[in-house]
Amino acid sequence: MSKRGRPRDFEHTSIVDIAMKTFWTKGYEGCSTQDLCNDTGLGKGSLYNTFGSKQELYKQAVERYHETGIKEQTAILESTGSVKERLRYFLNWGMVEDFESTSPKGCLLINAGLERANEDPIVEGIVSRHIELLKAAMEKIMEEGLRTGEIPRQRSAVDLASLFLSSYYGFRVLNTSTQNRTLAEQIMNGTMESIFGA
Amino acid sequence: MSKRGRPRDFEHTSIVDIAMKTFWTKGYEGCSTQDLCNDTGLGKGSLYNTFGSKQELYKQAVERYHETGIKEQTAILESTGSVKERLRYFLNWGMVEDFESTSPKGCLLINAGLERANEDPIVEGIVSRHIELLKAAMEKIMEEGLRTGEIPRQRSAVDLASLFLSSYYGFRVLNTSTQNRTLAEQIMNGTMESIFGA
DNA sequence: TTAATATTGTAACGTTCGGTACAAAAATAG
DNA sequence: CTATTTTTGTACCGAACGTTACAATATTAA
Repeated sequence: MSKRGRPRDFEHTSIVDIAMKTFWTKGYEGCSTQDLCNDTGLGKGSLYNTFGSKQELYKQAVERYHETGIKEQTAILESTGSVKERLRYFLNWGMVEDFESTSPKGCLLINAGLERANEDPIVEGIVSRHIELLKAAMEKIMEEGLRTGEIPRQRSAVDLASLFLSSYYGFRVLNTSTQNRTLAEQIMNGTMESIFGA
Repeated sequence: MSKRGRPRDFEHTSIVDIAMKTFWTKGYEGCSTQDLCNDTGLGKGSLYNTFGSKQELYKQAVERYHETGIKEQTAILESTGSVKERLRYFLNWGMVEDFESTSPKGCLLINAGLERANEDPIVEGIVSRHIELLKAAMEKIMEEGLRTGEIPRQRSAVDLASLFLSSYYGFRVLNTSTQNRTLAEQIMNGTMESIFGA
């Protein structure tokens, strides 16, 4: 027994997906509600009836980006293969996002963290949660590497994960800002070397 | 013999300095020309007579940020003290900018790189130039550390500098986005340890 | 002093902003 | 069927957007 009244003729998640890419490309302040209507195909009536405000739609877009992103990232870190292979693949995945993505270039979560975390505590919460989860997954794989001896010289998994986390985010920022592939390769090499030794 | 006509009653660089902070706080899209007039004390006539457009003022603001920033940064990297002390001080300087700055929090150059580098080739150029100069200064100090033996195990200065560069920018982004001091300390430790050994 | 010139503050320009009002449309419940 | 409910597209709201126009102002050159 479904609800009374005219049914919606769109999928909530599909709209959030599209809006996510619009915000990702143009930023929060840089895109208008009209842009969102154009890209999603919704009229303002539907858009405001469903989401209430631009800010609320943005939060849902960032939340969705976080959810799909953390799944992809942990899947890579927990996949088969050596620790070294998985970490290199992780960086490579980020590099594809920055240089070859059919989605917008760069990382929406970074943009949201810098543009909106200070203005919107909920956005801040999503970003912080994502980083905590990602860091935890990194600590796990570092522990594995230390246990098996793949990572030489005892250092704490927390320190290793913190380094890899920061280097990863710097990598993404530098890639997006400069589109410099040579630098990207050097960062990948420098990061891998710092963990696995010369 | 000065020019004919009514003289300006403001200093060009002072205005750029103020505008820099306004853009830094609110972002390019997030601040209006009225915001810039309010903060600088200039009327729209003067502002447009002097700079021509919001975009042009933004470029000058980013350029000025770059100039003052690269001086500060290279001064730290080239100061007296051990390589380790200088690198730790460099990270600490960034941390102060992110947590305790009386200026706006975070780094305008990162914001500019992410928000405007894709839209404005001149901004892209400033950001890329800054990063190249900073990386060169980092390579120099890494060479010194390798030469004196302060940095153990031979790795290339380029790889070391690339790692430090990316970790530094990730550090800044994570600090600004999450305001998490514990994480910041862990990143500092992880980064220093990865260069100087356990 | 007067002519020329540059800067100033203010008042607008047309456009776009985020958001709302509301009637037409499309479904279910009875 | 009719009544009710929900979504839809469109027209519109006042405010703010980046930018321009321009007369008043303040200076120097002659």
